[in-house]
Amino acid sequence: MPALFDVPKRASKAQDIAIAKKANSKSKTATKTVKGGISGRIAEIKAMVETNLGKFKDDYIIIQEEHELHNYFVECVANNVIAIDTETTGLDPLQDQLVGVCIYTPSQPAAYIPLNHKSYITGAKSNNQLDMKIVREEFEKLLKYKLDIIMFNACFDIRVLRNGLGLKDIYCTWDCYLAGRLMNENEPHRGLKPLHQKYCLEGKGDAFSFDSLFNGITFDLIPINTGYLYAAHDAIITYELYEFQKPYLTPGNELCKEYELEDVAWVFKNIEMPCIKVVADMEDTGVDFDVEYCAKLSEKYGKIMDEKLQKFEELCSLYQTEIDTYRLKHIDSKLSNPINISSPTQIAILLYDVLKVPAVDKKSPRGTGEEILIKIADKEKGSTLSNLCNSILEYREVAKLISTYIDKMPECINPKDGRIHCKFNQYGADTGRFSSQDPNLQNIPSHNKDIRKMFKATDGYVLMSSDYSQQEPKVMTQMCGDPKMIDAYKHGKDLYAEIAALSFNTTYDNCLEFRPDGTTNPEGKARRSQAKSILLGVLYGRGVPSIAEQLNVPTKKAQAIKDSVFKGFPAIPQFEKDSLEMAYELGYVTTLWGRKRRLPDLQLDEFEFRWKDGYPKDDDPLDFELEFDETIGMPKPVEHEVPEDIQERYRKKLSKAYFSQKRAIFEQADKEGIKIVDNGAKIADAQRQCVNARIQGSAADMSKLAMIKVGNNKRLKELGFRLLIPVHDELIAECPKENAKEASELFAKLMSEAAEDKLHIPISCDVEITDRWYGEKVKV
DNA sequence: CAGCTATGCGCC
DNA sequence: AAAGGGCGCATAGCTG
Repeated sequence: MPALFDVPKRASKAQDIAIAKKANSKSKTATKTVKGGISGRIAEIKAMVETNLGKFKDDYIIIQEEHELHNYFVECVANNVIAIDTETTGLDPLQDQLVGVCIYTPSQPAAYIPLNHKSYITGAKSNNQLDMKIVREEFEKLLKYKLDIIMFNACFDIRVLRNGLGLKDIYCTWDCYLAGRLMNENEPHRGLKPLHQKYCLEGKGDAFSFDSLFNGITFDLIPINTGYLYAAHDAIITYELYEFQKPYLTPGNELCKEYELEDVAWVFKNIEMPCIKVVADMEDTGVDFDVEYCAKLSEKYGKIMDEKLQKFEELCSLYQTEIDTYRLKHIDSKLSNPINISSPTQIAILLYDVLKVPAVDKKSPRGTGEEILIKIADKEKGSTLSNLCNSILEYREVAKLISTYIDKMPECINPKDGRIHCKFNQYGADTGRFSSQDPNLQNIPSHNKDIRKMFKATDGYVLMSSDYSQQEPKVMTQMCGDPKMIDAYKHGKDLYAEIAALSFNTTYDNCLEFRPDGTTNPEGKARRSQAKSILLGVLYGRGVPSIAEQLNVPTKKAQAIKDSVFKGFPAIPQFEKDSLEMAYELGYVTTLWGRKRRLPDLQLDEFEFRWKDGYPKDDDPLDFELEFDETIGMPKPVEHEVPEDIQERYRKKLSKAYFSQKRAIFEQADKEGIKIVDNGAKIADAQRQCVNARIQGSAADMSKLAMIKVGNNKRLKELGFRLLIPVHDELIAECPKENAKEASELFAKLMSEAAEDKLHIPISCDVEITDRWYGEKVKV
C-alpha cells in the first residue's frame, strides 16, 4: 500500500520545515507599518481578492441581521454539522481582536459574520455588523444541539471564540490540522489552503497565495465587502478538507481499512481530539511570572557575562602579536576588532588560523561547538589556549541564559494578567510529541537552579509537578516484552543494574553505585552505566563508537559490552529487528496505541542512478516524441532511465567497495554521464528513527492520555487544580494551597493509571509541591 | 529591509 | 569512515 499522501521530493529537510512554517503562519508581521499608505495596500488587496475569489461573489454571503444568523443555524442543526473559522487581528487569542466568524454548512452558501471591522480612514467601527452579544447567544443556542463542529487548528479558534466572543463552551469534533498530521506526519504543507489545494483540488487550484497578501494590514481594516470573500472561503475549504479526510479516519470505512488507518482513527478520536480542550485551557491559563526576581537575575547574570567577556579579551590580548600579524596578512578577514566572541566564524579564525590549533574533529575541522572546545581545552590543561576555550564556553553559557531566557521572558508577559501564555503544538513533533513556542516553555534550564524559579504559582496556589520516572525505558520494556526486564520493574529494582547483573554475570548489588552500607562502589557504578548506555543507545539508535566514547572505553570493548547485553536480553535486539522489518515491509512503524510514523526513506534503494543531463550521453535530446501534460500546461519532461544492466554493474561494484573506494566509482560513473545518488545516510537516519519513533511516540501517547484524564477530572476541577505545562514525561500544574494534598494524590493516581490498558509495567508518579518551579518544597 | 542558512545550545 | 532520537530559538552572516 502506497503512502496515503504523496510527499514531493525536496532539497533538504530544513527547506521542508521552512516551507511548512511559512504555510502555517498567518502573517506574523500583521502590525508593522505599511509602506505606500494603507489605502493603496487595501486597493491592492481588494483587486487581488476580486480577481481570485470574485467568482464566488454570489456563492458566499455576509450575515448582518439576527434573523439571517438564526436561519443559517437552523440549517446547521438540520445538517447536524458546521465548519467554523475565525478572522482576527493577529495570532494571540488573548491580546488580538476577533474580527469576524466564518461558517459553512452543506446546502447553504458559506457565510461571513463581520463583528469588528473598522474604517481604515477614520478608525470608526463599520456599520452593519451584528452585536457580539447577539452572536454569542445564537451560538450558545446552537451548541446545545451538540452538532459536529469542524475546524482547522481548533485550539486557536476555540480560544479566540472563548476570549473574543465569550463563547465559553465552544468545542470541536474534527480538527483538520490534527487529522492531517495523523494521516501523514511527513506532509510538508501544514496550512489549510495548501492542504485543500493539494487534496481537494488535486493540486490544480489557482496557485494564488494569500501568504503575504495581508502583510502589514490587519483584517479589521479590510472592507467587509472584500473580506467576506476571503473569510467565507476558509470555512468552505475547511469543510471540504474534512469531507476528504473523514472516510480515512472513520473505523469501518473501506478507505480507512485499505490504508490501515483504523488504529490511527482510534488515536484521533481518543487521544488527539480530546487533547484540544486541555491544551486550550493550558494556553488560556498561562503561568504566573515573577518580574522582580527576573530583574534581579538579569542584573546578576549581566555582571557575570561582563566578567566572562573581559576574561576572554584579556586572554586574547596575550595573543596580540599573533592576532596583529594575522590581521596584517589578511586585510579583508572577517575577524572584527575586538573579536566578536559570539561569532563562530571569528572564533574559528582565532583558533584554527591565528593560533593554528590542529582540528580535533574530522567531521567539522573548523567547529567551535562545546564538545570541540572542551577537547581543545583538555589537551593541555592550564595553558592559555585551554583557558581561552573555557572562557568562550563560560561566556556562551551565561549569554544563552540571558538572551534566551532571563531577558526574553519579560517580553512574553501578557500585560492584562502578568502571566506567560505560550503556544503548545500538540502535534509539534512527527513522533506525536508536543512542542512549545513563543516562548518555548519546554526548554527552560533545569540544571541551573535560578532560572526556573522565575515561574511561580498564582498567589494562594502551589505548583505541582509530577513526572513519569523512566518513562521511555518502561515503554521499551513493554514493547520488547522481555520477562526479565518486566520483572525488574515489578520488583521495584533498578532496571539498569538488573540488566548489568544478568549481562555481566554478577550480582545485582555489584551493579549499584552504592553498597548497602552507603559507601560508593565505583565498579558497580561503571557496570550500571554501561548497561544504561547500551539500553539508551538502542533507544536513540546510537552507534557503538559513540557509546564507546561516552563510556570512555575502546570501541571493541563497547561492542563486547553490547554483545553481552544483547545475549542476556535477546528481546532487545529482537525488538530492533521487528521494528526494522515492520518499517521495511509496511513503510511505517506504530506506537503502542497505533499512531504511525512513516519512514519512506527506509524503502529507498541504497543507490539511485540518473543521467546527468536527463538523457544518455550520446543521445539527441530532441529525438523523442513530446507528450503534453495538461496539469502543468506544457510538454512532460521525459525521463530516461539508466539501463538496468548498467545499474546492476555499479551496484555490484559498490556493494564490495569500502568507503574510500566509493568516491572513485562515483567519479567513474560521472565520466559515463551517470549521476549516482547515495541514499546511505538517509537510510541510516530512518533506521535510527524507527526504534526511537516507536518508543518516543508511545511515551507521547501515554503522556497525552494522562493529560486528558487529569485535565477532565471533575474532582480536580472542583479543587481548583489546573494544568500549566506538559514537558514530555512531566506535567506541571497548580492548585489552591488548601486543596493541594488531595489534588496532588489524585493527580499522581490519574497519571499512573492513564496508560494501564496497554502498559503493564508498574508506573508511579511522585508529585512535588513547591511555591515556584524547582523552588522550595511546600508542606501541605 | 526581510528572509534564509549555519552554528550552537537549552530541554526531554 | 562514521556512528544520537525529538524539538525551538539565539546570533551571525549572506542574499535579493
